[in-house]
Amino acid sequence: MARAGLTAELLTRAGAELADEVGFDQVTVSALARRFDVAVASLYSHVRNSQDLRTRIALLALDEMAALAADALAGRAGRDALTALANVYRDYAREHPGRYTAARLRLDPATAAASAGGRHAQLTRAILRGYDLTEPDQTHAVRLLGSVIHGYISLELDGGFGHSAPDTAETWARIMDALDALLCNWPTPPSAA
Amino acid sequence: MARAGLTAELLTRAGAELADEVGFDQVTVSALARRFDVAVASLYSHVRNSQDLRTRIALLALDEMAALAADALAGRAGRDALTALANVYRDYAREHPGRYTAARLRLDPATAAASAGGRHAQLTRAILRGYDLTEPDQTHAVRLLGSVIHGYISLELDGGFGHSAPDTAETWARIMDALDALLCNWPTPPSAA
DNA sequence: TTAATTTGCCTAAACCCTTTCGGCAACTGC
DNA sequence: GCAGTTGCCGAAAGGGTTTAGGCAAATTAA
Repeated sequence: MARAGLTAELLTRAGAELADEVGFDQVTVSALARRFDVAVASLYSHVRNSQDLRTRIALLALDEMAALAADALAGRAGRDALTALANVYRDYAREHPGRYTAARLRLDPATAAASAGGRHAQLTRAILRGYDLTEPDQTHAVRLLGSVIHGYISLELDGGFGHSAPDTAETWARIMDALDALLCNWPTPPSAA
Repeated sequence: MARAGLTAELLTRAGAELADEVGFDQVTVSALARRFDVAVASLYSHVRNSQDLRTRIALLALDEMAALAADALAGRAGRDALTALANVYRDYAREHPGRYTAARLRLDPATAAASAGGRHAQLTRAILRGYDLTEPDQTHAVRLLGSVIHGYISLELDGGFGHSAPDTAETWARIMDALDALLCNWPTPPSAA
């Protein structure tokens, strides 16, 4: 019988597509085997196990997002850069909800260190160069930006905002305004209430 | 043979504990049956199915958090109320990671409407009374607060910040400062860049 | 070109989780 | 004590995971 020509990369890409179509948690070795019209056991020559498959998809998504983000940031600074980066994540989450969810998978330390995760932090830091923040605050700001952006996207992605007015596009724009204003005028440490 | 005295409520509470111990996605009808030393099929008289069980746990968590939040907000206003509310969520997530994850489960519209979800939005709105925000902006601010708080907690919960310096407690405090400052000086709609 | 080796895919089987069905035992009210 | 209801159980079917062992196709060598 003819061979199917499977490889880990091929399976990972197909897994990513499957994730976008049916949700990341529905990505299963069995479903993937069906998609290639191949026996389930065949996949285990290319992928260690189900977890390994999911991890590969996560790494793919992190990589893709990092590339898009780097691209979007080229030649931009300040508020412009901030919205560009945030939009990259938001657009990616909308076009590839399964991949986006995958990217949020918890990775073991070694894998995480080898992932594109660091690049994301680096890119966020790059944005802050356009604002006037020194070191301890810069890290706080990086974390804040990560929290807002990913928090917002998660809520929007699983319908947390409902279909209520005003629409989410408007809120998103206002949040960008708010973050920009905040970074321009970052409150100093001992903030009296 | 003696009966085990199962009820939907009992199973839900035990399921919540199980979630905190082994993770929400490891909460399974089988695991719960084992915990009660009972046959798996027995649970199906009290709970429609696995999804139903998970939903009940989510509703329990939402309820518990709403009660804690209402309590924490009593007699507080402004920055004080803001940090109190945020801390309720954060502390709850740390003490009950499984329940917290459950609370983020996507509910179908009817169930969501009957859940404590609305109370959470109401409580967040209550905080904004201490600041000077009128209606469209108030909703934007509610969404921003939800995004930051839940975004931050999610990242912290699954180790997104690593163990790097400065520590996360410090970042959390600074984020509270930042949000307070932001709400005190919310940028008006057409923000010139 | 054929022989030896490697590689890829398959069948089979064990294990776990889900869900339904039918039965029997234990409570409930009378 | 008896009927009726309720609660728990065994069995079975269906799907996902993973391993082991085997045969065939590709690859390399002779």
